[in-house]
Amino acid sequence: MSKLRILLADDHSVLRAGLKLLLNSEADFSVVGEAANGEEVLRLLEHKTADILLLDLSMPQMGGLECIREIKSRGLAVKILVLTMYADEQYVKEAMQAGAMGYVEKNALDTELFIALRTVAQGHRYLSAQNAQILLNSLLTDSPHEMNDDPYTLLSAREREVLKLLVRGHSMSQIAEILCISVKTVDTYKTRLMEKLNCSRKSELVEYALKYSLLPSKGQIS
Amino acid sequence: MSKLRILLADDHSVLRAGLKLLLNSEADFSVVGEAANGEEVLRLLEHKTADILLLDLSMPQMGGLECIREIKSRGLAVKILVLTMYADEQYVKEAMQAGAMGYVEKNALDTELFIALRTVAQGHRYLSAQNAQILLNSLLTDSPHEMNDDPYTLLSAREREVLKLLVRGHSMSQIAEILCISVKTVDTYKTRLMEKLNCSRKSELVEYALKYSLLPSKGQIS
DNA sequence: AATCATCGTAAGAATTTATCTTACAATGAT
DNA sequence: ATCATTGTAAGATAAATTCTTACGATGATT
Repeated sequence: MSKLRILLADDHSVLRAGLKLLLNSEADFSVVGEAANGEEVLRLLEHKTADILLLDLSMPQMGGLECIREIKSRGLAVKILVLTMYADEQYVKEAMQAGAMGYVEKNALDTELFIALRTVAQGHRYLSAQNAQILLNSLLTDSPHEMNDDPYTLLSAREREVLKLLVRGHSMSQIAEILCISVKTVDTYKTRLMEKLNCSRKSELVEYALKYSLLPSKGQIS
Repeated sequence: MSKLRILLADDHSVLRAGLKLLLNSEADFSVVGEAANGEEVLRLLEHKTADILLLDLSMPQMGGLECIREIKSRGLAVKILVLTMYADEQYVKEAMQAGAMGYVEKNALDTELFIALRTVAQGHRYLSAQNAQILLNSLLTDSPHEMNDDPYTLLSAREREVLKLLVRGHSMSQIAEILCISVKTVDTYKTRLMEKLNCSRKSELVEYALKYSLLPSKGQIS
């Protein structure tokens, strides 16, 4: 039986180096290439064939999701196992819908990664129990006609504006001033926001905003 | 010459596993322990001695910076080398000021990591050229007297707690419930917070919290 | 030892804010 | 042509915040 040819894609060189050793130390794995972003993956796949692509989602240049879609649209046969930090519902769902065969978190045990690799290599999907749950939930919850629950499809522009200001700690009266509208109007938006996002407390709004990166991270206090 | 005893701290189990192999495959390194968060690090350091702690900054439970500060306040001798994703000015600065001996990014080459480890082990600081530049810049830009305006030297523990809850969108009454104290007490903390941080509006508090990463980013809604 | 600043705690009164409800015209979709 | 969504808003009520003042316990400074 020949070894599983694995292609590593992650922008952290240190992780790649370690992972390569880790995988190569298993009898049935062989790392045949490394890439630091999606573009490199595609370039490598033009010359090399690999059985599995072990792919991080967050990479510069070309991210993991985009890479998956490109691989699929080129009809390449390589099987894709996502290895990432985020156990986020949205990510799991998007990755699997884009054509990944499995999803493993970086804080999983190495034995779980091995199992996932072997499972995917055999052509089966692999999801940890938790992720399977998440995905199932997501698929069942969403209305059949592609009802994405992210803020950019669910919320109107004005609502998003208000949400951003709200989670940044502005009071409704401040928001009214900033947007030059009545406090009452702001109140309406907030009420709609709460309804749409199924929140009852403001902290849930903040949590939501955090989840969807509506708050700036360092260096971009816009 | 005995080997360098290294303690790994990162919440990604897969990275730890790989890194362990990578480091152990070098003749002069020996990984003597692993931790998934700051608390585990401290627990391990009670029993084990290590020469170097290779530490990620973003971890759940107790983050890297907090962990560094705790190690220093306990007077532990272990040398700390930060290994992280972010080449952020603020992080580099805070980590080094808190007592780290070096700072390496995860997308550095493994050879750079080795060099950093050996340098730090010998008691010298290690910064990549780029990070050295960043730190220098930061130190020169900041006015000397407002060096200590970060929340961990300026605010009391209780005040920080309240600040965190506040910026996460909790109302004062909710905070009172969470902390099991009177709303009036929370009010006092908030007033002191405002005074100390020179704020008059809550949004300024949020801005401040954002600047000092008091809000969790994805994956660590602690 | 005496003093002073900080910290964790808290209450009353006054005021500001938020909430709930209801409304309506303009779009856009079906 | 109708219905859902969006941007706008007010009145009345309920809730939360702010301002002020306070007090004992530490820890540091003299």
